[in-house]
Amino acid sequence: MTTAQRPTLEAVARRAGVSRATVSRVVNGSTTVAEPIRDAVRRAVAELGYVPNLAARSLVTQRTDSIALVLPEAATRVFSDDQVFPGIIRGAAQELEAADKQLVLMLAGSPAGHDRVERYTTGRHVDGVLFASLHGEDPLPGRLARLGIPVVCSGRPLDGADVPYVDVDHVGGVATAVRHLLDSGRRRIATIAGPQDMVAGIERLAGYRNTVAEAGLPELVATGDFTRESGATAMRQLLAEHPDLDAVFAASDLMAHAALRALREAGRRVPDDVAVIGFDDIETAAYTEPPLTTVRQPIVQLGRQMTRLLLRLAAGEAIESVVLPTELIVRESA
Amino acid sequence: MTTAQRPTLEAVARRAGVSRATVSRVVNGSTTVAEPIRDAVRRAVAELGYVPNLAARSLVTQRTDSIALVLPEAATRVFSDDQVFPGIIRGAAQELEAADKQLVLMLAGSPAGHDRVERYTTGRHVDGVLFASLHGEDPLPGRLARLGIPVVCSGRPLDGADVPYVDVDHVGGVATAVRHLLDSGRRRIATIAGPQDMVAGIERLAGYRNTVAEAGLPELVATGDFTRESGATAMRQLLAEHPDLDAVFAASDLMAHAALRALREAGRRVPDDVAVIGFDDIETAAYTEPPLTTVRQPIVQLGRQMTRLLLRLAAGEAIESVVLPTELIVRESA
DNA sequence: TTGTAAGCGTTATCAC
DNA sequence: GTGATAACGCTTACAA
Repeated sequence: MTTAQRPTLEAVARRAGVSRATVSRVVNGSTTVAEPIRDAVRRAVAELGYVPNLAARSLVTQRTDSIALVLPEAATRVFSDDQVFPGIIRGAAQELEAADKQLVLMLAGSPAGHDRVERYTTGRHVDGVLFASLHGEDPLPGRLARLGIPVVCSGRPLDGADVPYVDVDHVGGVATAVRHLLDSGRRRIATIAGPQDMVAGIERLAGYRNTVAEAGLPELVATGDFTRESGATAMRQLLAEHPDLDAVFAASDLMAHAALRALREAGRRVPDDVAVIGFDDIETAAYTEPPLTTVRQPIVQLGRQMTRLLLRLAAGEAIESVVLPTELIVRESA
Repeated sequence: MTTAQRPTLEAVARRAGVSRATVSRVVNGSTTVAEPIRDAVRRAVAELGYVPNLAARSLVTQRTDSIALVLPEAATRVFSDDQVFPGIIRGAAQELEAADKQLVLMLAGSPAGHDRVERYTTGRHVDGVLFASLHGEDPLPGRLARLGIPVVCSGRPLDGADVPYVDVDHVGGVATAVRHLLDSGRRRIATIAGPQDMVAGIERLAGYRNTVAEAGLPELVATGDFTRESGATAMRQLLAEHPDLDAVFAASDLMAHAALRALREAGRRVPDDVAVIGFDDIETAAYTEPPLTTVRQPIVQLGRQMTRLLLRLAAGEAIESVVLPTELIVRESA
């Protein structure tokens, strides 16, 4: 295993018969280099297989050309099959590829992980930080922002910090879903809410409350944590407390999926006896029994948009938070 | 937005009244520093909020303390809900957290992305590279390995390159599944194979072939690409060509899921008329109708094991490829 | 045990 | 247009 000495700027310069400075200019695309010299340098670069040392570059430019994506990794939930995090990762990766920057992934589940994220990001080892759906009132985004580190969150920060964010229109999406239920004559509409320490959970519940209140109907609420398991429990609870319910809006497709099964086990037919609507539009939604009507959120777009904002922020531009639209996908469950 | 000058070693040294070298020693945990001095330095570090500049450190140590995870991102497949890539990411992240190293994620879908990965990794911007399930005979892992860059693949490289890998026991897992079908009296056992340009696809088909041949039964094969869509198509094709089939082994849970629906649409009952077994044990498998019997592969473990090997390789140790066991999870579909 | 000093490979500011 | 040269912040012989 030969530790092939990597060629440096110096080596390229010697080979091309020019100075280091000139090679640097060519490599960085400066236009002030004479045609023939530029060609000579390019040839030398190719012949030697020169690749710039990013550490050296970072040291002087104070840029790292990489950004961090911080995921909460709430134990099992993250990377279950709800596709939210993979979607964000994918969107971010696409956008960064275009900008030729790197994606550093950090899971901040444990307190130790959280510290690690703080050290790493405050240490300016990245040009900016993306936070994916936080739990509770995490002070980190606000803290980083105050230190002048570019930060963008997915969803409005719960601690009220003035940090730019990208989110989807939870309230509007849920309102559309509940109205769809109302339009089809449902009058005992329940909800399986998401965790109330996350924006997505809070806002989807708010959307439900607004809409049933407007219609003069009662609130029938049970709370889960977006997982199937919690959805099953919540559905059974709702059935026990409100046996006459005729519709359920679940704040995630996973919970809706479990609700579908719980309803079947309880002898209710979907949608005849009870209509069900979910939120997310994960791939599985089209394959449940019956196929799930759901509110689609543009999750890859979310990742892309967050990244685009972050890059602009890092470039010194002023940016504004963005809310992306949702869309009701009608299948057979409602 | 004040560009808060970050404190350097120099600043800490001045504050603690020692030399830069001593601070460096303390920061890097050298034991040859006198107790009181160490304390003084630690205090200065804390007071100033000093965080080492990794670029500067890399420049001199020639290490980056980060490793790349390369994902193929075959269009839609990656980050669909098969949880394979998220699982690998998660395992890698866990293991790297323990080692206090960073995870750089690279999607290498397009040819441009592929080039980008090559430039970046050959440029020694990472201490090692993890490749997740390659398509076809990608020459990159072998090329990097020959350059002396630590590389570990998930699955044996198809181009025969001598690169260490971690894989799961596809053949054994499938054999167990098919024998389970045989034991329950099935005799017309079909398979929906995975893509034949991926190890997972190839080996799972081989496992099926071996086992039905041993039993003296005919091969009934249709091929998909691990997605639900392809699974549905394959299932319909199998039903058309072999209407008397009484069991199906699908090389992925997604394809098995689609097969379940296709069978129902064709009026076959599962498992009464046709038994179905999948591969993966994704979360959805427990929620299909009926719940899916499947071969579980330890996907997070795969990510962890790959990472552990890579770190040892980067540390100069000799390592051996590893094959992880699979397990048949019996539910109701077979 | 601690300090001095020489790089690590770039970019950027000057002169020329 | 091109070339010296001084940083950038750190680690690590080597000296003391």
